[in-house]
Amino acid sequence: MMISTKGRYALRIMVDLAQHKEEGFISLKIISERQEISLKYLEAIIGILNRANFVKSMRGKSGGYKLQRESKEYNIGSILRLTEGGLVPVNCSNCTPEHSCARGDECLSYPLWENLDRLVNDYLDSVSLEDIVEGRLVDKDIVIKFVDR
Amino acid sequence: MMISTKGRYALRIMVDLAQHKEEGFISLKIISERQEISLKYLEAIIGILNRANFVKSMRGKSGGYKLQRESKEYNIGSILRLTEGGLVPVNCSNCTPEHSCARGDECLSYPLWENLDRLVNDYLDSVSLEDIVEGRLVDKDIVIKFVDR
DNA sequence: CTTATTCCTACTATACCACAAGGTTAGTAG
DNA sequence: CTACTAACCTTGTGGTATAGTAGGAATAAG
Repeated sequence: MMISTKGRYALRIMVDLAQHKEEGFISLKIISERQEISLKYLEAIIGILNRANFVKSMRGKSGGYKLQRESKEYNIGSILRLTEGGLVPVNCSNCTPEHSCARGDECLSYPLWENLDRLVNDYLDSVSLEDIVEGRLVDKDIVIKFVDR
Repeated sequence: MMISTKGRYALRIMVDLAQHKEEGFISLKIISERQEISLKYLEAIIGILNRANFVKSMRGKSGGYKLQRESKEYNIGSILRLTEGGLVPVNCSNCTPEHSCARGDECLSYPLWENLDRLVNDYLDSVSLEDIVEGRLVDKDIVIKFVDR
């Protein structure tokens, strides 16, 4: 279980774009040099971001990319779900909250995966691109609380 | 980013063993039939559990496996870390809390990965095998709280 | 001694990751 | 108008991980 470079690079692209949002369209070449990531790989990744309208593109000379919205309008969860294709899925297709599968044991652990999934997504959705750029994560501790239903 | 079958099957083995702990040593054949998982794959997975002394084994006829400790003594995090080989590592080797890497942008997102890692591990460590078997997860809601340092 | 089981090594097929290569299209500076 | 630049598209590739399979050797019970 880990987060691949795809998602991390996507985040770094977005952070870079957010940091230099005053400079208009920024070419991948610049980002690639600044972030020390292969240009060709970046092309593939920003393609995903672009098709989802997370970034705006401009072709031709002095073209490049810029953020479509304000950096506080992006939450990290959506960026990661887009590029990684979902977070922490346990991929137990025959096992849903409604239709529980034949094996009682598998379904015993189902709530665990569901909780984990919610936890990760909730956290990642609570952090905005702006939070990252402003470095707001460092001065807060994060605790889990359990509440009776 | 996802949890592979290895970790999930390992958990299902442990749950199965916990549910039938009164029955002495339980053979993989039985578990394989009950859980509908290939015997051969199960052998590989329980080998990991066995070498880490999570389970006790008995060879020969009427041999099998049983839990080494009480089910409340196991937390899910340790089972998953063992079989999955670590949870949510971002694998940025050049980027640690002490030695921060050359790229300021990468390190901007580092606190995010660190928080995520802590969050996942804290949650998984807070759940015991007994909690799963007893179905204690369903009647609790889980919330994230942010506390100023 | 037979049978049932763990235990060990090796093999395989598929998929995904992390790129690289090469060319095409579109927009802009001069 | 032309040259250049940069996005965009398709395809390929080496490596690693996943999810198993196969076959056999060691061991203990009956």
